[in-house]
Amino acid sequence: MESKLVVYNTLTRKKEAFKPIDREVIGMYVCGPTVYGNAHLGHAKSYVSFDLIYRYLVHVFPKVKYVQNITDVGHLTDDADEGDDKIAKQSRLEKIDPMAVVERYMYNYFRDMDALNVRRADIYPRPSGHIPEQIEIIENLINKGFAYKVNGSVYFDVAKYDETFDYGKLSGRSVEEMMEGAANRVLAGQSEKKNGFDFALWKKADSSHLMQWNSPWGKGFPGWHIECTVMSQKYLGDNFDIHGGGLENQFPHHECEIAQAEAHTGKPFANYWLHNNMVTINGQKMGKSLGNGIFCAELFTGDNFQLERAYSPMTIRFFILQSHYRSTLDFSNEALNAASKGFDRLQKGLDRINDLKVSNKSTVDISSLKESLYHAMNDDFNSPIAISKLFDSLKMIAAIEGGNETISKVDLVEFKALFEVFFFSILGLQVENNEVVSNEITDELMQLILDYRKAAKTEKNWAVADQIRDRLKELNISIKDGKDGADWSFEKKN
RNA sequence: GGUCUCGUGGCCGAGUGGCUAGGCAGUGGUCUGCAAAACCAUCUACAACGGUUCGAAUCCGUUCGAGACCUCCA
Repeated sequence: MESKLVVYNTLTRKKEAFKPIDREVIGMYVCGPTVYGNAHLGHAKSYVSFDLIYRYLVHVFPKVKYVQNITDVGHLTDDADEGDDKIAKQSRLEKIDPMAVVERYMYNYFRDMDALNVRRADIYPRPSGHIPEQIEIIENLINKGFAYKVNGSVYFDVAKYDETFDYGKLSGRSVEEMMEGAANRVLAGQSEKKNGFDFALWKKADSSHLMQWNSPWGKGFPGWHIECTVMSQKYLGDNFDIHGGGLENQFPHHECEIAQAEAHTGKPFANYWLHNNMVTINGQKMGKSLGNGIFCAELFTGDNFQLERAYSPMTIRFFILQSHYRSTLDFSNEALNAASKGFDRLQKGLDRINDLKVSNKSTVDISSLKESLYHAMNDDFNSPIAISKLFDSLKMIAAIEGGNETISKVDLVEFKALFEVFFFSILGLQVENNEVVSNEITDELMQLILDYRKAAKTEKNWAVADQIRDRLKELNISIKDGKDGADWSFEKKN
């Protein structure tokens, strides 16, 4: 299929035709988590969004090389002072090694993302494993005059960079504006820097600092922007296709990445910058200080004061995909319940397609359905529209079931394939049947019970028939009477 | 204070200069012994005020409101 993919590029603030550098291999780098805590709803939105993007690119292009960092070092709790990084802080809290913190939360992250059916990236590089590479680039930046050393730390000289490059092009800022802005703000602890907006490439560490490495400037640790520059370029080349991340990282993190990379190589960095939007909870920002954060694991178990019940991973995923990745997503129990029911109905479409009867000719139009689905995804990965088209196709299924429309064998094959490709491969949804264990014995037992109930019904003994149904319901088994007898299934809990 | 984004019906959430988004909930039906499921039909919109236009919820301006970033955060 010819790609007419259009993506919203933060760099230009408009939708652009996506033109890969190399049609055979697309390079994509997405800022990953700093693993010092459990994965939360924000992570879910972010990485499900980029998973959708990744899956669609994989669907359209021959090969996609997907790199996502797992940050295990270097992010200070406060860039301005001499404080710990977040991982070191957590390691003191938990009284375990910093790298044990990293291991614990990295696996927590993978566990939750796996549950959400987020496909793994090809490479998950970690900054602690790329210290020599980071030092190398910092040295080059010093040699080129874009960085300066102060007391064992190294800072990036933003004003110098801005003379030949354009600092602020991604976030729509200018150095002049930031000068003015800085005048209105009292910034503490930045006496080492030439300017307040300069940022650390390497920070000197004192002996109490848990994570530190040798460098040409003494013992220290890398700054919190350099890792992404180094690791993206190492695995994808100096200039690559897509760089993604959360909107909140647009400035300063991504801006600094660009500055470092382009100062280092003199070449453009990523061609397309994609940013996903944030989660709000009942209209409010989700944040630690507000105390309204929800971890993924809590969503799956319902164990959080803001949750009325547990929501399955696929409900969460479907909920996220029902809004556009660049929109904020408002979380509430009501919205989650709506997503849960909607997803359930969509999921049932898979079976209903299999049961459709074919006719000699079609009165339905599969090719226009196909076109509308691809059109939606080609328009900056518009999953909500794609999902709405799948719901529309449910109406078509109902019409065929009811005999008001017909479908040919060829069209049915095409329709089934189309529905399944979008459901499973592109949207990355999975069937959740919650079937405890359906085996021969349960099947036989249920048949036995249903036979007795059928006998009761034949005698119009409704009391017994209803009692059987009610008692089974207490066991989470639901009975549905149809024209061809009764069906039973384990009830979906989520 | 600076930069930027957004305000859609009961809830969530797309889109757009003129044609039903979709989901959930509600209401009325079909089916059913009843129920559930399913299906059909249907009610609530485009923050406010100006302007441009044959026509704007969609473009422009103002006001009000919300949010993001400027400090760690997906």
